[in-house]
Amino acid sequence: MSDGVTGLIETEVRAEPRNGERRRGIDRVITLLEALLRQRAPMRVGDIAKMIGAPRSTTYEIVNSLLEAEMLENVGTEGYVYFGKAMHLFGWAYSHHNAHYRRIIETLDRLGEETGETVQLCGLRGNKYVVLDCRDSPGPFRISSDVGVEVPIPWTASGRLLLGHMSKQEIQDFIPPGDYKLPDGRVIAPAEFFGDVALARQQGFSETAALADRFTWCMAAPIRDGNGAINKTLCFVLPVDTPEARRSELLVQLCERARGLSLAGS
Amino acid sequence: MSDGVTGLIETEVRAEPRNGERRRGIDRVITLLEALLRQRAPMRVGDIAKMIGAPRSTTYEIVNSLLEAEMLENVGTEGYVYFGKAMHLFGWAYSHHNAHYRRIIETLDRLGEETGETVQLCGLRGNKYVVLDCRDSPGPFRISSDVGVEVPIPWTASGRLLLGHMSKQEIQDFIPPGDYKLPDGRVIAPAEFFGDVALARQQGFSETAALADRFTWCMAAPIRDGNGAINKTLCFVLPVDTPEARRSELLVQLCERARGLSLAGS
DNA sequence: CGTTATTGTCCGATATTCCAGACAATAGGC
DNA sequence: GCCTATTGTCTGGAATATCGGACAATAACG
Repeated sequence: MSDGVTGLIETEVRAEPRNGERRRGIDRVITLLEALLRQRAPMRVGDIAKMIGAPRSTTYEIVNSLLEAEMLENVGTEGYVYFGKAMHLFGWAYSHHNAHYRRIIETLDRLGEETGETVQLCGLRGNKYVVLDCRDSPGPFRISSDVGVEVPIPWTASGRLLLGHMSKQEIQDFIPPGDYKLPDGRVIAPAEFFGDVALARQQGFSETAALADRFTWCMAAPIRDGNGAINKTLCFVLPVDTPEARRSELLVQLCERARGLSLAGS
Repeated sequence: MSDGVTGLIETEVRAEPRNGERRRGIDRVITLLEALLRQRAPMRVGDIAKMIGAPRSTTYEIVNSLLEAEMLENVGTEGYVYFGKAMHLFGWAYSHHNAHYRRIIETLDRLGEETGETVQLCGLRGNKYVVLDCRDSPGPFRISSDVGVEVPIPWTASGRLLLGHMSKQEIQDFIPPGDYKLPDGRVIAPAEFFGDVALARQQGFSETAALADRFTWCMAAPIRDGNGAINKTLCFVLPVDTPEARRSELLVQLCERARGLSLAGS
């Protein structure tokens, strides 16, 4: 489990734990599933209850319902639960319901095979960046962050592209202030970041070197939807010492493929 | 979309629509997601309400909550919703949380590539058979049923293996009587089916020719978990006129790979 | 342009869900 | 063996989520 970007797990989830407040079952379910996604490992009911700030009795009730629906599954010797088969099926349905997504996955496969590099499909989830799918390089060099883990947008090359439609003001309102702080303590000046976003928009691609961690060179190219908006990107994660010649070759390929997947202007 | 096995979509979902009864939000959510999976296409809120037998106002409320959590997503011009990004992430987490599943997927990939045939990973979901993942043959011959669609167990080769741990009586209680009726109207005698199950258990594989539809020859091999139980199968879907020599060659490969993936007795 | 169906939103009331807390049963820790 | 922490289950009561139905706004039809 790549500990670089992934490592930081906060214990609190997001909710305002205003005491004495009663919450809907649906909201509990949503919070629970998101907590499980963050944890990225089977959890015990008691710990889930603590993590989402719900009464134990309620948590048991909900977990049992979800177990019955196979949205959760018992795993390991005893007491641990994690996502279940139904989730797999729902997720599969999501990613195959349109021909476009299927084409993207095929391209991801091919790109990974042909280049032997780590390739990712990225997008936004709320005001965070997430990896939607990836093909890891077969070599010993394996640095991709896990699918589904939320990462601050300014840490990533793709993030600079995905904000291309926003004004400086909108970006300012959108990004939580703390997200400009990198894992090693450095802080990206917002003004610089706005410049990066503008540059990415102008160039039609974005690169970052040794940003979120010291070892990677990332390059991202936009996939545009029918309206020309960018809501997904294709992205290489390379060793930072990859020679320039190789990098520019890969960049060209990446941009070509991403353009081929875009729906507008074709 | 392969219409053979998939085509039959009932409108009712499963619930007993005892009138005047009030239902929990959680249960509504579960029913809703299952309905969407059955439909296998974006739906409008009104139709969802009808399909799951919920009041419109309630359905709107729930759908909006799920939209906000990105468990559902607006799709198309207006009013249609389908599974959302969060589902994809949950499902991805499910299928990658253990090394065993990852190994299975790799084998599926390799088997599909090497043979060029349609390969499936199958399992049970309640008392139905479902395809969990598949690699479609690249040729014009593409007959696999869709991932996640529930199919009566007696229609399938894998089903015969997956019931291997049950007694005749247990099987009888487990399979809904209507499930012995094939799509073309023929009916499988339960006694014959019990025999098939026993044979599959004894042989360690199962084959069906032109059963669920006239064009396919299916062969399935068991993947055993740590206790020796069969809860997944690997399975080829071949054109029914595949020569015997080729078939037996594939069968050997399939059984080898499946045994390699089994956790017990290795 | 009426007539009929739909869609999305809002409201008040009541049937119910969610919560707090108690309970027995294990499982350590020392 | 005593003390503490945990797990899974149950219960009664009160806060509230679900429901039926009304509403305006479109849309579909002839």
